[in-house]
Formats: sequence, structure tokens, C-alpha cells
Amino acid sequence: MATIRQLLGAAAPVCVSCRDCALKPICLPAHLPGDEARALEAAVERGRHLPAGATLLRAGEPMSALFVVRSGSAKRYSVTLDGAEQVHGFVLPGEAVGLEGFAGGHFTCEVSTLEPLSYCRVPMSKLEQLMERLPGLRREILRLLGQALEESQRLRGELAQSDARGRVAHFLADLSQRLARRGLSPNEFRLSMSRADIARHLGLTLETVSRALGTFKREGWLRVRARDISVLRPDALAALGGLPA
Amino acid sequence: MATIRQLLGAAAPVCVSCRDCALKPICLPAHLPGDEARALEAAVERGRHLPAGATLLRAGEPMSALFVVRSGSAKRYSVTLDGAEQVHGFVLPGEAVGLEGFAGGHFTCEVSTLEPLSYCRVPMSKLEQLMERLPGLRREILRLLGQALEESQRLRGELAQSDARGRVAHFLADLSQRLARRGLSPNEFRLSMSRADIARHLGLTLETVSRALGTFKREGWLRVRARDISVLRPDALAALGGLPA
DNA sequence: CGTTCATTTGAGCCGACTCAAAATGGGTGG
DNA sequence: CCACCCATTTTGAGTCGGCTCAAATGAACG
Repeated sequence: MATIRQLLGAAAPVCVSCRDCALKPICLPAHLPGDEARALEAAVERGRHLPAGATLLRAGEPMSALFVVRSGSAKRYSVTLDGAEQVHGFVLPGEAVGLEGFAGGHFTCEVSTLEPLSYCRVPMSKLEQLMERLPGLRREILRLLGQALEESQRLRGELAQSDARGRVAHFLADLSQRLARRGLSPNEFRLSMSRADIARHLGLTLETVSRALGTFKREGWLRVRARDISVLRPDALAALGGLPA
Repeated sequence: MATIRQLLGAAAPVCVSCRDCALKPICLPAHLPGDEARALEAAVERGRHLPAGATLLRAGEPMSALFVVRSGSAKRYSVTLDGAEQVHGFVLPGEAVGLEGFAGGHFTCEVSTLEPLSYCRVPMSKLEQLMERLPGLRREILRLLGQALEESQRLRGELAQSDARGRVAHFLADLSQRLARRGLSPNEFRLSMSRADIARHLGLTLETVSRALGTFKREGWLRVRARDISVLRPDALAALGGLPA
């Protein structure tokens, strides 16, 4: 089975302009009028790469730029006082990274790659200049932040009120729907993160995540082989995970 | 013991200008240069009031304005498909409400008052006009959103990795620190929300919240009489709640 | 083909939930 | 001002889900 990177890598060759990028419909310029998109495009640094397991950005670092993932996937996390890893979420192609940085001008969580990653970079200095004169871009950045906030709160609610199976179902259904929006198969995918990462994201132990997957398999909702997932009953997963189908 | 409203009500008489408002150092204009603050002030509708138990805004409503609480407190929540209430958080004086609305132009959670509330209102139409020409205001709104996002993620992390006592400790320590930043006593306050609200916020049952408070009392960290709280060991609470003292 | 890491599976325990009842406090009307 | 009533909060007993510790299986890589 192909990884997310392989699938998207094929569709998004390196260094094309935003206009020709496969991610265009889900990336920053998606909601911008033509002239604004062109102006933004001129400020974007494209075609940057990182190997698997590399660090894209570190907590405390000044927010020098906004990043948008183009292919591959990454893990957003922070390290607590006692050394434990809190996984805030996973980043897919077309998603922006580092938005929390707007709070204080520096990043507040670590982002590291789960697979080889390619991304675009928009320097903050240029972004601020552009926001001065592009009303659509202003709205788009606000929209992005609002969405991230909404998403974060939704997830918090899920954590607060679901049991282990509900959380894992939510995770899978959400991932599936995000993949679908990116034009990838929502029912056949390979997880780029470990069970331990999923567990730390959902506030569970890796054993509990494994057992939840086991029961979904036994009930015929999934086929699971290591990190390869086939979703047989997306409706059931979404319902249990508190998401609309 | 005085309620938050009574305490702040005395310090923030109705309808003063932003320049004379007691909340000035923690409100929107706090980080704006003088001329920008004056321009924003002209757009603000002040001196609005609601009784306890009223609804300030409703999910699905178009985002017509940004709200800033001036005195009193409110509960942010949403209602899930199965009718349960997810409490996202509590709003204190000087805090903005409805930021998630930037995602799609309409509010996504309900906000209702826990005490009589007074607030200011900034119409979105005027806010957008002002953002066109005030770079400081642009930065400030982005900062606000970034902060809300950061806060939401921090809380999610806490939920994911703490047990019941840790969550309640976090809640109290956080509330205490927010009160302190508003110039109120961080160690003597009255909770405006019920145990059930706290429980739904923290993903616990009200009995568990009550028991956690009971153990803190028994250990000499708190004095608790119904909704009146005296914090005797803020350091211990902060440590257990994963917050810096 | 062997080594190593990730994942699954099992057994026992503990903390938070559920259901139920008692106590406390705030508010109201006499 | 007092007594009563109601909602809220506290406390108790028993159950269950998820955690911990441990071992076995499976997959990936050289």
C-alpha cells in the first residue's frame, strides 16, 4: 500500500508554482481572488524538503514564517515539565503549521516529520506586508486561525466526553475525512504515526488504542494490518466518533 | 464574600470610554498605539447588559460583532448531537468572545451568562474597516486568536494526560491566575459556575469534582464553602495542575 | 536470516463512574 | 426575622473501563 507521501508525491511534483500545485484547492490561495493569489505566490518559498524524523520547528523559536505542508505528514507536540510528550495533532498536506505562533511571535510547539516532508514557507515579514494591502488574504488568515481554534475545541470536547473506543473512532473518522478532502482514498490509508503517538494524542495508552482497533476489526468496521487501515464501515466510525458522516 | 461582578462592577462603572475603563490594561486596546486605540474606541458600543442566565450568543448565528466582557462571567458551550452540553470554557472580564466565528462567519458555540453581565460590542463591519488601516489592530486580533488557540491546546493536553485531581487543580490554578491578571484576589473568589459546569468542562462527573475539592480541603490546600474558595496553597495547585506558579 | 522495534494479547488492579441518600445553603414568603 | 423549600453539593457503596506490568507475536531492516 502506498504511503500518504507516495500518493501525494506523485500528484505534487516539486517546485511547481501555486497555480499548478495539486494542493491549490485546499491551500492558502484557495479562497483568494486571482490577483491576491499571484501576489502571495511571489512571496512563497517553495520546494523545501525534510527527511523522516526531522524537526520542522521547535517551541520557543521566533515565528519567522508560516509553513504549509505540501506532501508527507508531521506531528505537532510539546514536551511537558516532567518530560512527557503531549501530541497536539497531525499535519496533512495543504495544512498550515505554526499558527499558535501569532500569540506571542514565537512557536509554542514542536513539529517533527513522520515521513519525508516537502513544504512551502511564507516569511512573516512578507506576509505582514501583504496583509496590509490584500483584504482577501487578511480574511483568509483569520479564517485559518478561526478554523484551527474551532477544531481544537471540537477535539477537546471529544476528549472530555468520549471513552476509548469513541476517541479512536473519532481519530480515524476525522483522518479519513481530511484525506478525502485532499482527494485521497478515505477508506484505504497507511498511518504514518505509531500507536504510541495516537495514544498520546487521545489521552490513552498504546495498549488501549491497539485494543480499540482490535474490537473495530472484530466487529467488521475495519481491516487492520499494522499501519495499513481499510475502513469498511465509515458510517459506524463517524457515528461513534461524534462526527457527521 | 463579593462576587466577581460585584468586585469588578465597583471598579468598572457603566459606559465610561475605553480610556477610563478599569479593564484597559487587559482589554483589546491594551497593546495598541494611542491613535489606533482612539479609532477603535469610536467603533465600540459600550454599556450593554444582560441578566444572569441569559444567552449572549447562539451557535449558528452570523458573526455580526466581536464581544468583550466587561464585568460578570459567562459559559461557552455547545450542545452535541445527543443533547449533552460540552462546556468549552468560562469567560472573565476583559476577555473576547466569539473568536471561533472567524472560521466561517458565524458563531459555533453558545455563550450564556452565569451572573449579570456587561459587555462591549465591536461590529464586524467596522472592525474590518479598521483592520484595513490599523496595523496594530491587525496584529492584536491575530494575537488574540493565536492566544485562544494556544490556550485551547494547552487545555486539551491537560485533559489528555491528567487524572481527576490534576484537572481540577489545573482549573483552579488557571482561574486564580486569570483573576490575578485582572487585579482581583487570586486566592479568595466565588465560583460563578456549578460543579456540573466544571465537570462538563473537565470531562468528569460532578461527584468526582466534588470529591477532588474535598481532598484538596482535607490536605489543607483549599478552604471550600459551597462556591466560595480560599486557596491556601496556590503553589501546590499549580504544580499538580501542570502550570508554572 | 537474524535482530530489533512495534504491535498485540493477557491478567490483575485502581480510579472514576453510576446509582442512591444525606446534608448544606440560598432564596422566598409568612 | 424566621421557617420552610428547593436546588446544589457532599458522601457512600458497588461496578466497570482503562491502566500497569508482562509476555508473545508480527513486521521491517540490514
